[in-house]
Amino acid sequence: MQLRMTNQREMILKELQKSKQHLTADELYGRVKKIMPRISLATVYRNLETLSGAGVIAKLEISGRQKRFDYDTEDHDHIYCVQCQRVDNISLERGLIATSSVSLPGDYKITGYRVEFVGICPPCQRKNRKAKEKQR
Amino acid sequence: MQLRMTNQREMILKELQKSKQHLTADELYGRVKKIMPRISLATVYRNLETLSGAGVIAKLEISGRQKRFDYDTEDHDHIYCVQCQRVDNISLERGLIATSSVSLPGDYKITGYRVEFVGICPPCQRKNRKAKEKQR
DNA sequence: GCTAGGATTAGAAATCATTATTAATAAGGG
DNA sequence: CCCTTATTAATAATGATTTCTAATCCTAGC
Repeated sequence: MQLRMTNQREMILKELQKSKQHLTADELYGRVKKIMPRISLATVYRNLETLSGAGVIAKLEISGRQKRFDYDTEDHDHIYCVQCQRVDNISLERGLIATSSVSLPGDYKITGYRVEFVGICPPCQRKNRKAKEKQR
Repeated sequence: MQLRMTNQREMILKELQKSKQHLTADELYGRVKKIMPRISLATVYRNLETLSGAGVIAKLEISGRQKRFDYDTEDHDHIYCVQCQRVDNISLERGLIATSSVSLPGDYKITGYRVEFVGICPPCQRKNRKAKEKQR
């Protein structure tokens, strides 16, 4: 990996890793801006693109409007909360889905697959319970 | 399902079903416009939203790309071509992924999952072979 | 049939996420 | 140091989708 580490690039990467979350570009922009107030959102986008291109981080193509970025590039899947959009990692036995168990149309050349669970995260469940209690 | 069927709504639904494909809003707009030239793209979006809300069709969400709409609401998964973005159905044994085989963080309340294969569709493969031949 | 009132529409403008442009700045390498 | 190239901030542009608004269409109730 011959990737020049500029100050901005390094800060973006560090903040993403530090967060241990799956942040969107503008969430990350918000965090980095606290330290480098003059950084531009376009710089964040550009560097997330560069970093994911180099395989240092992963770009998640998951339901929802915005892309999220993952500091963990190991092979794993995700679950996301339909209510607050937060994304968490799940570990699913790799190889669970064998190509043999799938009927494909035509002769697609498969390059990968992605499993995405959908649900309601614990914080949102608590929020909902509280809201329900208040209702009565 | 108490869903008023306006002319536009009916035409949008019919064209989607007729296509037997997974169309984007503006692809569908293009088709419907041939029959109703004065229809608005906003109407297409609004009605696709209404129809998928009522469960008549399904909205396919993949981050960062245009949403596509599926005339088939049966439980099934998809494969999409990284090259031309086309989406096809796949049938994957339901129940293949048991919740038991998944480690979840915290106590997510799971409402569903989605499996998405990625690959290169037959037409794109042919295109690539031809391009390669020309190269020599 | 006629009409009030809500739903739906076309068309345009607004919004949101992302990417491209541009001119200025920084950073290596000789 | 100077030259070349990469990178940046700021801004404009883009593409997909949503919202707004005034006009039109339905549908009951009379």
